[in-house]
Amino acid sequence: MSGREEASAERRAAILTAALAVIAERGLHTTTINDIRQRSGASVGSIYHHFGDRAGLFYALYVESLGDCFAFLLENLKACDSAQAGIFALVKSYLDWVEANPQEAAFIYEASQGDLLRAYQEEIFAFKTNFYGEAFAWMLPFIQKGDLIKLPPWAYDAIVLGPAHEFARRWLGGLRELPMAEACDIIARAVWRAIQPETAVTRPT
Amino acid sequence: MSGREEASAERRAAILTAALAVIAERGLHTTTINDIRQRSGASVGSIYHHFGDRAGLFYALYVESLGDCFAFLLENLKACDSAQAGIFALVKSYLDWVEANPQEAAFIYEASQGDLLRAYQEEIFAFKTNFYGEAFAWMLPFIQKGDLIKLPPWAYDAIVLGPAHEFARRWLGGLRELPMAEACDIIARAVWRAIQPETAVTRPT
Amino acid sequence: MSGREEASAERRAAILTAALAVIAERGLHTTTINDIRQRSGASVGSIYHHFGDRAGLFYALYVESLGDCFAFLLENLKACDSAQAGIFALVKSYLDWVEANPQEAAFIYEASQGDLLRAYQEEIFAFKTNFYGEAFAWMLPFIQKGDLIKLPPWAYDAIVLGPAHEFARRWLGGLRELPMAEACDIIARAVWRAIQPETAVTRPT
Amino acid sequence: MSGREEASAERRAAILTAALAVIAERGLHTTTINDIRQRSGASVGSIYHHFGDRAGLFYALYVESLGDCFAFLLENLKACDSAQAGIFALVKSYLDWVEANPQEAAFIYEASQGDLLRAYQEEIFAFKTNFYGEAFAWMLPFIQKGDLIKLPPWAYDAIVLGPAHEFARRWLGGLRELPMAEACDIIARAVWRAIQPETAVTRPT
DNA sequence: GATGAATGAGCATTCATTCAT
DNA sequence: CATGAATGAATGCTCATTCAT
Repeated sequence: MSGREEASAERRAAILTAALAVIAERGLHTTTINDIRQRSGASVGSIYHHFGDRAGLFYALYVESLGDCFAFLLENLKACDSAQAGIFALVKSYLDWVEANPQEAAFIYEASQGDLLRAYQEEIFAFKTNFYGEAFAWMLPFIQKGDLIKLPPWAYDAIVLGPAHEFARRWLGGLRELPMAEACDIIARAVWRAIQPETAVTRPT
Repeated sequence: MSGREEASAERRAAILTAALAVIAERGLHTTTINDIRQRSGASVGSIYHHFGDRAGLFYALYVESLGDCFAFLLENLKACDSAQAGIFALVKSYLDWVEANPQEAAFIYEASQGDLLRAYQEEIFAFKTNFYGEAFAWMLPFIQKGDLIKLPPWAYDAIVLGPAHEFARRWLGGLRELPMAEACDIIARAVWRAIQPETAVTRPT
Repeated sequence: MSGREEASAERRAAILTAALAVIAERGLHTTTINDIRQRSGASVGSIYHHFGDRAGLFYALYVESLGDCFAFLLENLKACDSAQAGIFALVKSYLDWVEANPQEAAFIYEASQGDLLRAYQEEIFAFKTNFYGEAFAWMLPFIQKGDLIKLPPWAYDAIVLGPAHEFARRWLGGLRELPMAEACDIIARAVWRAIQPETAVTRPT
Repeated sequence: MSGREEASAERRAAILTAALAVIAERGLHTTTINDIRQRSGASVGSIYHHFGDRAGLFYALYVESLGDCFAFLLENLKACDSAQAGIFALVKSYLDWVEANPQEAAFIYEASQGDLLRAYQEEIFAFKTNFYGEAFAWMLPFIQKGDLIKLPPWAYDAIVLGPAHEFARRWLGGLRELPMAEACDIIARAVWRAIQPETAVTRPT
C-alpha cells in the first residue's frame, strides 16, 4: 500500500468516525454534511469523493457497524458447544456489544428504519441474510438433537434476540433501570426457557 | 357541541388522517407540512392553528395512535382470568392491532426514535408508564400466586412484548414470511414458556 | 382584483424585470437565483413560490418576451394590404422590436438554444406554431395571387426572417456597423427580391 | 515528431473528440470536465495540462470546428467561376457541412453565444474576419461586373448565409421537415434572387 | 378560524481547479 | 507528462414558520 492510499484510507476512516460522533449527538436525521465536515476536518468535496453522497456515507457506516456486531456475535457463538451456552452467548454478546458500542448500536437502530438506506436495501438484506444463515447453521445440530425447539428461521430472530433488542432500545434511550449484566442474565434465562422444545415445558403441568 | 366546533374538530381529524397517510408513503422524516396540506385540503395556517407546529402535529398523532393501541391491549388483557390467557392476549392483541393499523404502528416505531418528540418526552413517558402500570397491576396477582415469574417491571416489557415487536418490525418492513396468525401462535407460546417460573420450565432432571 | 392579488402580481413582475436585467449583464447561464433575488428585492422563497424553479422563471420570461414580439409583428403585418408592404413590415417591425427591446431579444436567442427550457418545449412549440400560422394565413391570399412565391411553410421563416435574425444577432453582439434603420432597408429589399415568384426574376435574363 | 509527441497529440485529439460527443449529448453549458474525463479516458490533470482550463478546451474545439467549416466553404467557393455558382456553392457547402458535422455545427452555434469564450474573443474575431475577407475577395470581381448587388460587407453574411443559418438551427434542433438537399435548393435559389442587383429583379413595369 | 404569500436560514450537492506524488 | 485526491466557493432548492388580510 502506497503512502497515498494509506492517507486516503485514513481520511475515509476519520470521516466515518466523525459521522458516528455527530449522529450520537444530534441524531441521524439532523446530522448534516457540514456537521461531519467540521468534526472530521475533511472538506465537503473530500466527503463526496469518498462516499458519493450522504446516503452512501451512512451506508458505509452501517455496513461497518453491523459487520463489527455480527462478527463479534458469530465469534462468540461458534465457540459454544452446547445449546444453552450458545443461546446465552448470543444474548450476552449482543448486549455486551451494545454496551461497548452504544453509538454504533443506536445508529444501527435509527438507520434500520425509514428510507434513508433504501438505495442499498438489497446489499443490506444480503448482509443480514448471511449472518442469520451462519447463526442458523450453528443451531441446526441442536435443533435436530431436540435441544432447541424447531421453528421457522425468522422466529429465532424474534424469540432469541427480540427481548435483547427491546431492552437495548430502552437502555440506549437512557432508561437504565438495571446494570446491563443483570439484565443480561434475566433475559438470557427467559430466552433459554422460550427456546426449548415444548414437551419439556408442558410436561409437568 | 356547536356546528362550528364540530367543523373544527373534523378539520383537525382530517389533518391527522392525511398526515398518517403521507407518513406511510414518504416516511416520517421526509413528510413536510406542505405534503399534509395538499393531502388534507387544509391551509398551512390552519394546520398551525390546530397543532402549533410540526412536532405538535406529530405528537397529537402519536398520542392518538398509542392511546388506541394501549386501550385495545388493556381491554383484551382485563378480560382474561388466567395467567396464560393474559399473556396470550397481550401478544395476540398487539399483533392484531399492528395488522389492523399498520400505518399507526409504523408511525409509532418511527416516532419513538430520534429527537422529533423530545419536547413532549415527559408527557409520553407518563403515558407509557400509565399503561405499563395497568398491565402490571393485572399481572400482580398471578405473580404472587407463582403463575408468572417474578421480575423487575421493565423486564416484562422486554420478555413479553419484545418478540412481538421484533416480528412486527419485520412485518411492517415488508418481510411477511408467515401469516400474522401463525406467527402470533409461535410467539405467544414461546413467550408463555419464557414467562413461567423457572422451576416449571427446567427439566426435572 | 383584491389588494393582495395586485401586490402579488407586482412582485411577480418585479422578479421578471430583475431577471431580464441580470441576464443582460451576466448572461443567461451565469445568472443565479441569488442575482435575481438581490436585484428584485424578493426573497428566494418568493421567487420559488411564483415560478416553481429556475427553469420556470426563465420560461415565464420567455413566453412574455416572445409574446410581446409576436404581438407586435402580427399587429404590423395585419395592417398591410399588399405583399410588399407585408414583407417590409415583418422585417422592419422585427428589427424595430429588437432595437426597442434588446434585452428581451438577446434573452430569446440565448434561451432558444440548449436544454434550459426542455421541460416546456411542447408549450413553446405550440406558441411558435400559432404565430407562424397567423403569419402564413396573412400571406396565403398573396401566394395564391402569385405576388409571393409558393414555398413550404418553414421556408418563409428562413427566407423572410433569416437575414434579419442574422443581423440582429450581430447587432446584439455589439457589432453595429450600421444604424438599424439603414440595415433594415437593405435587408427588407433583399428579402423582397428573394420572396417573389421566380418567373418575375428570371424573365429578363 | 517523436513517439512521445505523437502520443501526446493523440491524447489531445481524444479529449477534443470526447468533448464534442459529450456536448452533443448534454449541452455545452452542462458539460463538465468530469464528463469529458470519463468519456475520453484521460485524467483531470491531463486535460488541464493540454488546455489550461475549461474555456481553453472549448476554444480549441471551437477553432478546430470553425476552421474545418471555413476551409470547406472556401475550397468550394474558390472553385466557382460565376456569381451564381459561387452563391449556390456557399449555401450548399454550408448546409452540406452542417449535415456532415452536426455536432460541430451545434457546438459552434452554442459557443458563439454567451460569454464562455470571452477571453478569446479577439482571436475569434480575427479568425472570422479572415474568412469573410477571403469570401469577399472572391465576390469582388462579380460585384464590380454588376453580377452581384453592391452592399456593405456585413450584409453579405446576413443575406447570403442568414437563411441557411436559420434553417440549420431548425434542422439541428430536430425539426427536419425536409431533406437537407431540397431545402438547400429552395434556399439557394431565394438567396440568388436576393443577391442580384435590383434592376434585374424588379418587374419591368 | 382560515388563508396563502412571504421569509430566509440552511441543506445536499456540484465542479473547476490545484498540486503532491 | 499523468494521476486523482483534495479543496471550498457557489448553486439551486426546501421548508418550517409567520402574519397581514
